[in-house]
Amino acid sequence: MEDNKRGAAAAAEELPGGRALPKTGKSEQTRAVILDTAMRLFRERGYDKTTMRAIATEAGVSVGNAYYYFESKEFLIQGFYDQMTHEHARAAAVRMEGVRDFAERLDIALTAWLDCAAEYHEFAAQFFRTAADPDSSLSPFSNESHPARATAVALFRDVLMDSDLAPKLDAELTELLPDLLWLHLMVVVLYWVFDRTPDTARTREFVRRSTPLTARVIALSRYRAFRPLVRDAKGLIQDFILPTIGRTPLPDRPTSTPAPTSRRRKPRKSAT
Amino acid sequence: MEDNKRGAAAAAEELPGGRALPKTGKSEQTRAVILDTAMRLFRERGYDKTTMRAIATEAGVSVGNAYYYFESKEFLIQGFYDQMTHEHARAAAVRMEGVRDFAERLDIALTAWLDCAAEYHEFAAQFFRTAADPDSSLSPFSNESHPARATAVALFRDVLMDSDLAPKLDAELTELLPDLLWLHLMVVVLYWVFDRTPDTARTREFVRRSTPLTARVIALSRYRAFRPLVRDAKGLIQDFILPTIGRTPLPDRPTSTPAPTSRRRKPRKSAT
DNA sequence: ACCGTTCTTTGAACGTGTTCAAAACCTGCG
DNA sequence: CGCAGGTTTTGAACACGTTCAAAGAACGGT
Repeated sequence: MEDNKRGAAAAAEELPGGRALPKTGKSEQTRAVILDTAMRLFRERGYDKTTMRAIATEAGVSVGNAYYYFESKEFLIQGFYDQMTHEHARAAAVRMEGVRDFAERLDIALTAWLDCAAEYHEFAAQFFRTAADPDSSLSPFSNESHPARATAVALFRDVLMDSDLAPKLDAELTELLPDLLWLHLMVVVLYWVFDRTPDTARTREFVRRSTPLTARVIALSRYRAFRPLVRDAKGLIQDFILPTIGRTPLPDRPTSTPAPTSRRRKPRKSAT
Repeated sequence: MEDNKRGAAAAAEELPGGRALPKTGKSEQTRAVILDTAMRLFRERGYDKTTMRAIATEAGVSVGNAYYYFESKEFLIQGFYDQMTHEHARAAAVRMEGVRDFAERLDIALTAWLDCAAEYHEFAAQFFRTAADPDSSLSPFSNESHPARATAVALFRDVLMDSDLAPKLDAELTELLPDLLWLHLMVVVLYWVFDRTPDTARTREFVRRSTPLTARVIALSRYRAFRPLVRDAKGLIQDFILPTIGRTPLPDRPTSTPAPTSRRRKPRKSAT
């Protein structure tokens, strides 16, 4: 990491959002103007067609000023993502009210995301592209302190906990599932990004069909016959998936299954 | 699609690789020199640090000439990907010889990929970033005519068909699995891209632990109790996953399960 | 009121990917 | 050879993201 792509240009250490919290409330307004202008232009013209010069001009500031508040053009996306995540959490909570069926709650939560993100479809493709870059601090996978993800995971915890399924599951699974459901959302997002049908109808249908299946798999996991399978799957997820996305679940349990299916040495050929 | 990002600049229609096949063998040599130089520089300095001017200079041509053969810098990646895919298929086939156990064959195939890609780890992150862009014709997901994917899927067909698991599965599943195993590879690639451990040891361990699980799930799918679950999962994959990556599996069967779990209308709120 | 310090703003300048009109080269034909 | 048609090559020019030294504003202490 000796030659960082962006080496903390300003004194920005607080948020990955671009800069530290300013003291005066004045500059926060400038920041907001720039962000709002950028979002509008992204919506209107798309990400690539919107130049930093255009954003600055439309916002009534200089281009350098935009870079004072946002480390790069990509960091403007972060602003969008944070904003949308909160909007999604609110919308989903409202729509789920009263619904107990787990599959239906999950469906509502995912569909709510599609609705929130709808008008940014074109532009969000660019966002996803950025998310796939491990060097970018915007990536929801690699950046552990991504605040938006915590919000999203909390939403899925609610999806589960207020459903009829929650009391039937053991504690461990309850601990794991919110993150897994968030991964489910990531899969849906991936599908959505590539979806070109009007109103992303295909993705909506995909959600409608996949959620009952997810619910069924989770419900099945309680049965005796799957214990070994479920146990191994849980281990895999705990040891390899969750740490990657910045979680250390079940801290009271010291790395179970030390040598999983040991001995099974393969002839590791030496290149060429 | 009225304002294409890159509108077929030259008379390039043949390959997505950048240009049509030239008549003389001479220019093909120039093309090869440019590609090889680019790959070398990518390896040495990484993608971002390698400028088109540097590639051109090192290759002994002008920068415009590089653009005559490759529509953009990203298209140079395509060359890398095609090359590596074939290398992987060859290496995996050799290593699998004689091995019958499915989990082990899968492990070998995936690990072979990690070995082939090892020296491009840094640079391939950039490739993955490109792959996540639905507008890019390099994306293995959206671009249906991606020749490299056919090669990769064929490899996984071999992984399955020459294993002890193949005769125990029904025809439908046999049809689906190669593509699904390719998706498994895509997941591993995603994991690998974000993996920063030396020699990507973590990804290797992830493969070692996940392949037996995959094998177990597939084996389980034969049992009576899962029939409905497996049937729905198959339907979902056939209708929503495979078409997206450019496949039309089981063409003899006319869209089974027309209305899956019908009626379950949710109060679809009208925006705001 | 004056100064020092920090926060904010500016816009010219730089490096990079990409484009394009023109030149150079080639090849077959009279 | 001379010339017409194509293919290949050139490098200056352009647009954009980003940087930076310097200027301006705000504010606290004396």
